[in-house]
Amino acid sequence: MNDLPKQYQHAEPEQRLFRFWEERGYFHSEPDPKRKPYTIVIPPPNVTGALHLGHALNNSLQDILIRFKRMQGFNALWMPGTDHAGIATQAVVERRLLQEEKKSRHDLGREKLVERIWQWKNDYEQRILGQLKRMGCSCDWQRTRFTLDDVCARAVRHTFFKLFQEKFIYRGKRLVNWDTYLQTAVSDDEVYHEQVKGHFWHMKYPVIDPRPGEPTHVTIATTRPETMLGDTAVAVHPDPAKALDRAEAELRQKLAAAGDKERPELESQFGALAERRKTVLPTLVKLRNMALAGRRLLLPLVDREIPLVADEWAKPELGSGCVKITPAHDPNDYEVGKRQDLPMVNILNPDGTLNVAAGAYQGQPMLKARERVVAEMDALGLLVEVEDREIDLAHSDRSKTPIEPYLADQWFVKMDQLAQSAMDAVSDGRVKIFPPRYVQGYLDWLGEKRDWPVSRQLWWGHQIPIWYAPTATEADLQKAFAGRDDVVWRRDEEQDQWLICAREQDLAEDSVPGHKLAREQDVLDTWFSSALWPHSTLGWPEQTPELKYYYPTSALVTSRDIITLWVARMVLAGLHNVGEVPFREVFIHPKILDGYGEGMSKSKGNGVDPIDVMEKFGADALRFGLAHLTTETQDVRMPVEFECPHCHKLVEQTKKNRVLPRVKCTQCGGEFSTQWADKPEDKALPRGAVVSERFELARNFCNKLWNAARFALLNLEGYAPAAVADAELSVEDRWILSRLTTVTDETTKALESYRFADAMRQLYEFAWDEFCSFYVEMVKSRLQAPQERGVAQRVLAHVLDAILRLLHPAAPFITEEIWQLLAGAAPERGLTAPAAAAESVMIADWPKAEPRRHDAEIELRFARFQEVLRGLREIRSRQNIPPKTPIRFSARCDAATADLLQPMATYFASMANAQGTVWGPQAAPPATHAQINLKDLELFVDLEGLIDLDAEMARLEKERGRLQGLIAGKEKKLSNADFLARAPADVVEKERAALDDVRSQLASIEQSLTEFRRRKR
RNA sequence: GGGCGAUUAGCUCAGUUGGUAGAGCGCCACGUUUACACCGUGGAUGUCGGGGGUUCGAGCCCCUCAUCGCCCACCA
Repeated sequence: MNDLPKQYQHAEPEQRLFRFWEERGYFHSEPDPKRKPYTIVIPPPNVTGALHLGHALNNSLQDILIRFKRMQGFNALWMPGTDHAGIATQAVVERRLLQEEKKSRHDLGREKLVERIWQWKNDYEQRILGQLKRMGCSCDWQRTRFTLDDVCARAVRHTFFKLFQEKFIYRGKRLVNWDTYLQTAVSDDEVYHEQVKGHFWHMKYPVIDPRPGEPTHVTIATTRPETMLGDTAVAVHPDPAKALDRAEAELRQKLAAAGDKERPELESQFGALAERRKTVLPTLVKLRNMALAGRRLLLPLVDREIPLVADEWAKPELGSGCVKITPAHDPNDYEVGKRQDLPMVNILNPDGTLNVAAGAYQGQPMLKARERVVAEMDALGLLVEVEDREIDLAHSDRSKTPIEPYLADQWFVKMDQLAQSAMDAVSDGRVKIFPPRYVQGYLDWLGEKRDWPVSRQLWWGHQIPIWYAPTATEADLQKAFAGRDDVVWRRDEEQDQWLICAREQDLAEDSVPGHKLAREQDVLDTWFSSALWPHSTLGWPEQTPELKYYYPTSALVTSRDIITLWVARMVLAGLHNVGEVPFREVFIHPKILDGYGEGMSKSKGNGVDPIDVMEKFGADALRFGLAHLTTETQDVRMPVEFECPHCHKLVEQTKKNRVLPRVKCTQCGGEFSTQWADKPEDKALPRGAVVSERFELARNFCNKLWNAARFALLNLEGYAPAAVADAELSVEDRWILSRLTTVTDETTKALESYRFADAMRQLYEFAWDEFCSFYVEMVKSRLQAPQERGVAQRVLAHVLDAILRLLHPAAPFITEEIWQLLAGAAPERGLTAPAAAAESVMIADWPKAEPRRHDAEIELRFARFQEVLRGLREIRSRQNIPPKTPIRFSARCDAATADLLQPMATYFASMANAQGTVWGPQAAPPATHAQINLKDLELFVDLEGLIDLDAEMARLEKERGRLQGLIAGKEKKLSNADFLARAPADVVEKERAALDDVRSQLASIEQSLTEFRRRKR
């Protein structure tokens, strides 16, 4: 056993043990009606890139739960897999295509591009799964799924078919967020807003044949002047006076609630409003009347007649009070257009250039057209004013280019019923969300019941299983698909065609004789397949044994930003397809932020590769460290640095260098590569790992555990298993067993309620502060004593065994390594009925708390012992007495305390080289001594010949000051009649006792000081 | 604009039902006592973001302000 290294070497065991687990088939789970299942489906990582620490946290927690439950006897299944992540992945591959080959996707064509993306997917899937395995994730790897594989595809087809058949799916024109770069619609969730510098152009449109007294022009303002080409109306409020009244009332309310700071600002708005009544209102009233009279305007540049309409969307308190209406290119205008039954003129091509509807501007990009519109309006004298303005411009999260609102044909899922079902499942507790504060957001979002746009103009994804039949008649379809229940069709009145949906088999172009079918080119939103993940991976729509056994799954572990996008949709899809919720509990974990407080993401490039952390600290340190940080409310800030491979100095990670493929060391000037290295010349450089000192705690802890195990192994020679009677147990045995029972109980409870940090802290403190610092120290002498050695060995092996089990979910590798070493020295363990230990800790039983081991008296004795021990060590330290020099001490305390402490005499000797002389009320301070006052106990160390009188006096003076302050405070409290009258009696009593104690401490110090002063003279 | 969370030692974070604050790292001193220097022993360090309030008593409860982060909505 002496050949075990002093420091735990993580690299080799991690590889070896993972293989061992895999060979033994521990990861695999099969349905077994005799056992209870515990199931987690992984949130499938996107194949866009490698995993970062956020994923590492997510998966560490899942593995902790899975391993914990597996040890508790559940038939545990962790279903792994990855997500095709439609837009994100296609965008990455397209971007590279453009960068490296200067080609667009159209140069390649659909088939070739999809082929490229599959290659990418294969690379990254492998990398991702490799990262998970390296972390020790105990997924059932044989069941690994991908959201585009055949099993998932089948589920998607069945779901779409079902929804189509039930009329939950419809096709419609909708204003979508158009990404002109990727040429696809993106969902609201994929849009972010960014402040950019822009302008606010005020322009006027002429009124056609104005009558006397009527305005000749209507002024409008816009940040996007080119959209005027698509204007189909100008709106004015139907009752501008009333609208102003309301605006004023609102302002008044605000003013009443406002603080002094905002008041001037609000008051000036007040003035502006009054001004408006005088200047703008009369015009607006006239315009309103004109609108009601059906008067029309001439849209300049395209010379189109457009109506003036009365609509409440126009706010008389803003701008000119009139607003141009571009229904095809603005969400609000779209609503107005529908209300007012206006034509919708789409002026945009999918690539962001203007189309034929823009007349002379056809073919120009938006921005070019903008310049020209402005110039020409100016030339016509219709440009009134240009203001500079900050504009909150919508951008596509995927391509980072500005979004154009765009009217397009899209597929939708009707959400009213489905959303309601998902709301009910959470409201009535069939799905529980932890922490519960996330429930409200879930309900609010679903409560809007907005229909879900599911089509994407992409090539990477599940192609929508719809075929268009523009020429066929219903009779043709009936004839062609007679007797088939896997094909349904519906009339698309708007486009005058049939929509045919096929459940599993694709339809051939000529499936309807005499007509040509055209397949819908769009693919489905990624979340459509993700929504099915919990049941599609288990084989739905087949009623597989897996689906019956593992569904609903037990827990879902994810981060808060996809509660709506993903969690909500899984709930509604699960309910709709399977008729049961997909999971019982959802745990929302914190986010890992970088040193700047920003969330880690692939797009930002600030992700830290867990491999770097594992290389340096080990997988166990990564996992334990992350779990240790997983508290309920707090996101985890993780400042990181590069470790220079040349000089090993730490190089600060800045916002700039964190995305570079190669970085220059600020110390030695040597260059190194980063996780972003891609080109061969960058990859050739030595790798500079990204590290964080935040994993040192866990790394050190693993090492501590390793060394405790080394100690045990060194001392287990001659170990013989045997039942240990209670009477044979020493005081430290009873203590550590009592503590073990409490810790077992609390760790179990913490894990069961997702309090990961609590569980880790419990175990850390127990293993380090109690087991290593006290139990191991105290057991040393017994291990040397032949009569006591046997029992000591058995208890030592037993407690170490329990620690390994408790820590295994968080730190699987090191616990397994030690477990197997321990099997060599003590293959049969246990105190009541020793039995052969399992061949792997991974399949060992989770420890059960043994309440009968709990011993309050022993724990109290230890608490007092530890206090006194600390006091003795403190005196030794402040008096500078070398550890080798023995000291003598006495303790003045009541008889009961003396009885508790006296049996610990040998431990004071072994752990502080101190010998107790007098215990109890009769103890008196020796002539020269150092003292420490503990609660109800005064500790005197005899320092004859040792004392540093000045040091001791200085300390006593300081202590006296502290006590005096304390006494003053307590006296004040106790002389407060209110306190005496209102505080509970026991609190008052405690306070009195405390005061007495502190007073006697002070008296004792005064006495010593007097004595010391006398001696000095 | 609405909501959620955060603000505690130099850094990163804990803090149970309200009873004058803790950990790890870092810092200082001492130490190589055969499990461990990725260690041991001891020490120093806080107007618990500001201001009000409730209470005998507030880090904890209430109000308010400030700052940071996230989510949702809106911005001709």
